Amino acid sequence: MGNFRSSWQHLPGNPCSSSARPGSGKSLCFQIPALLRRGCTMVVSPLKTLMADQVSGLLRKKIPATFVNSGLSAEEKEIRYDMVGVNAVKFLYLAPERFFVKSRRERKALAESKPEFLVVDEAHCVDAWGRDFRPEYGRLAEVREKLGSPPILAFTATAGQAMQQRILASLGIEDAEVFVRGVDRPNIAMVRWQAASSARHHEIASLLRLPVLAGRKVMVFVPTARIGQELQTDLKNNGLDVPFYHSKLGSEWERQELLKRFQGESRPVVNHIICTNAFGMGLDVPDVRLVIHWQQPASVEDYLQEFGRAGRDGKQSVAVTFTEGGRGPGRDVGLLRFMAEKTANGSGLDEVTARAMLKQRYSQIEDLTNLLASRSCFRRGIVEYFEGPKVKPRLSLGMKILNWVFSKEVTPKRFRYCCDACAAVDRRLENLQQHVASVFAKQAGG
DNA sequence: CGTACCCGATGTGTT
Repeated sequence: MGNFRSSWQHLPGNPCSSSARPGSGKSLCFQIPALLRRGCTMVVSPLKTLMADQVSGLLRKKIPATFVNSGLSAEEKEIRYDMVGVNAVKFLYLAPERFFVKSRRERKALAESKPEFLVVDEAHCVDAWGRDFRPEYGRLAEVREKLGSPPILAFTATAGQAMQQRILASLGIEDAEVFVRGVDRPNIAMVRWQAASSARHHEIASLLRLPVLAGRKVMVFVPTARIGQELQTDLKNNGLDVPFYHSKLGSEWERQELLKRFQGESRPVVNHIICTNAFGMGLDVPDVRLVIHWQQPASVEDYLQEFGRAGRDGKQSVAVTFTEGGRGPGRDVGLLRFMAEKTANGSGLDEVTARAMLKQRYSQIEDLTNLLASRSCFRRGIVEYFEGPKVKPRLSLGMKILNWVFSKEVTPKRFRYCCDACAAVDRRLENLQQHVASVFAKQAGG
């Protein structure tokens, strides 16, 4: 930390990496150094929609930026590469697959561009997708070398300690500086609730009917399209019309439209939504008051990202996650393992690698299962997963400066409710709906 | 049983 500056200014071959929570200004961390250089900075981005958003954000600030992806004609791509070639663009956004397209012309344009920095945005994708699902995400070390080994800057809001190390290894930068800032979201009340899957439909319907949530935004994460559809049908039979967002819903345009309706940018506005993990990266809706998980997702990282959609405005919010009670892996975990197996088997990896991959996925699933089953403070468990055990660190000068800089932001107030363990919920006295309502009521009462 | 990108052709050689 002490040589934050030197890691990217004086030793350009020595990269650094960072982790941050919403609104902590991680894009400034690469935009500022990039703007101080003459050349172009390449940004690896996982989604076309994300590229478009980021580029239009930069253009609004009068910063020349562009992207190249499959949505463009060959002519348009060429124009954009030419602009990069004459240093008319400061930021070029690309998917990792772009570096491996078959067109020699394009690969040549990329290889000759010699960027000042290679930025990896949403760097958890390197590990989460880089081996079995989108293998090019695991080949960025190669890409960096082809680009003339520029310094790498990698950013994510969600990578636990083990994942941080795997990202660095994949990028070939084990010696990089790692900056980790807080992941705690004190305004989100964390509630685990044991319920058989047959009971979850009703629990969710009752939550959506809570008067305190009327006209407020709620997201319900489900693991599969099938479970989402069943839930949607069931809610409909209960008089609740809740749209369901997943990757196979309608056309690209229809999905975007539903997203805009949830963001309040399109009418009629949608307040409650069912979704798979497709709903999301880069989604920034400030006023989601409740995030419900039908069941645990496949990792603590996924979980942080998903429940973290709640309360980005800093106001009191709640995350409810349904768990299965029994000892040993139940149906929820069985489903996640099955999907992990499917991906590993279909990945084309050799058997030994695929097996190792699968083992690691199992343990990621288990890490979250254990956190959800623990009787001690749930919030602390999550925070420690990302930041390590809580010991007061001796702050280096660099960290002191960073803290000073970021202390000017509005830090969300710590509300009264921490988690179900700290609140010592007594299920004989309270049901889930009363419990959730009480979180908002306490907050209103001060 | 989930998640996304890509949708790629264009010589440079021999006895």
